[in-house]
Amino acid sequence: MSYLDRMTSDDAPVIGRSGSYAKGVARRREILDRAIEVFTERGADGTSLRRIAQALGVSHAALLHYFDSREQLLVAVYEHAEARRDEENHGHRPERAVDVMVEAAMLNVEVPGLVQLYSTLVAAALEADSSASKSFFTTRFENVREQLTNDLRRDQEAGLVRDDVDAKDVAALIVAASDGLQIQWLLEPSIGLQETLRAFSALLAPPAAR
Amino acid sequence: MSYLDRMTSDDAPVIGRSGSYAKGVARRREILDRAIEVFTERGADGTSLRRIAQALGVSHAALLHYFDSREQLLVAVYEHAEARRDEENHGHRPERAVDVMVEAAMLNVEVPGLVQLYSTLVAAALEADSSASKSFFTTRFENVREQLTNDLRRDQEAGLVRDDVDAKDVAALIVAASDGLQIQWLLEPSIGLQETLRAFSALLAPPAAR
DNA sequence: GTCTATACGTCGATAGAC
DNA sequence: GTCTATCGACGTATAGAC
Repeated sequence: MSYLDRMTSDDAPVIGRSGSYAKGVARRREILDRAIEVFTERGADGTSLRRIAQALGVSHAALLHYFDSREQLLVAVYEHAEARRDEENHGHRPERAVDVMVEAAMLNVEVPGLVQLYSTLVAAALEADSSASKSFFTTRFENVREQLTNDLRRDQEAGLVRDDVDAKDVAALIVAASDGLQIQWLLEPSIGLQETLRAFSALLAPPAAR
Repeated sequence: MSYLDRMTSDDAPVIGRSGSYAKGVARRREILDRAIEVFTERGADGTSLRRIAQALGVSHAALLHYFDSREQLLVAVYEHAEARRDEENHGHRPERAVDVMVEAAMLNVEVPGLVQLYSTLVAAALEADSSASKSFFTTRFENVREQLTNDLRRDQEAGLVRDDVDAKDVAALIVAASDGLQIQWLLEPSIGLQETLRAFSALLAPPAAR
């Protein structure tokens, strides 16, 4: 079950009733596809409900039938774009967990507007106590850190990563460094995203490998 | 000359004319002081020109005599809050450059709303080609990285930091890790900001110290 | 220089008709 | 499911009082 199948409680179509469920899912996907295009072209500020609706040929109120709010729509757009990024790159996985993040960052930065959307949503997540973005990023960070921690522990046991640092701390650092560097790179591409991330990777090499 | 003395070209008071310059600066400071309070209480979304103006007892249009736009005002608020943070902490400087950033992050996170304001402005900086935030963060990142690079080179020569990594890369990584971790910590304080940043610090220790 | 008053266009969100 | 109509609030701009 993908995120596309998630509907809000009050407008979720009944499954099995003349295909209305699949239709709702398809409509959601159409909206998200157009929305990411609008976002890429005009940025976060230019991506109002009215503009997305215009691109679809409907009124802006129609969009709120599929998403509770603009913010929730933007979160869905991010998930959608991220999933597409991964589909297009069903390639090889690097040996070490660190390098998985390095490659993900490189891919991220190639999708126009994706980092910008990410930053916009992170800022929104730090807003009021309850927002659509807040729960999304809280669980997202949690999941990514946990996955990464496990992979790092495995790498440490295999002697691929130095074991004198806590895997949990390193996991949080990798996520932070990756996120932060993508922003710095967008503002100043001359810093060299790949080289810098590889430097981080080098810091994690076990003493024997040096 | 501090950032408070910077005025936009068309409304800059003439220096030496019956103290109007100092008055303008004082008024700016009043506005910024109230604005940071509003921001702390209500967040970025709740910090409209009208609300700041209300807190000052003036109309919202009055604020635009001191700042060209809301975004420029918010940038000034961030600079102001950051300067205050540094004033209150004219304390000791750690031996290594890395640990300067560790302490700065700890202080940042203690000022309510500061990280949120930072995130908001970063998101704005990634927006259109020309925004008040964009030039601010571009030069800010540049300056911080340059200062940090020099300090790191010094530490490397002194044998305090391992010298098998490029100081330039490490500088960008430190900024990225610090920024990224502050966000993760705000969403999940249990990750332990200080411990995690110290883990990064440990990765930079020279082989001899291990 | 400082500020008020006012207006313009846009926004997210909601209510109710079809 | 989608529409229109409408609401309150927003950033910005301008004209003019003092």
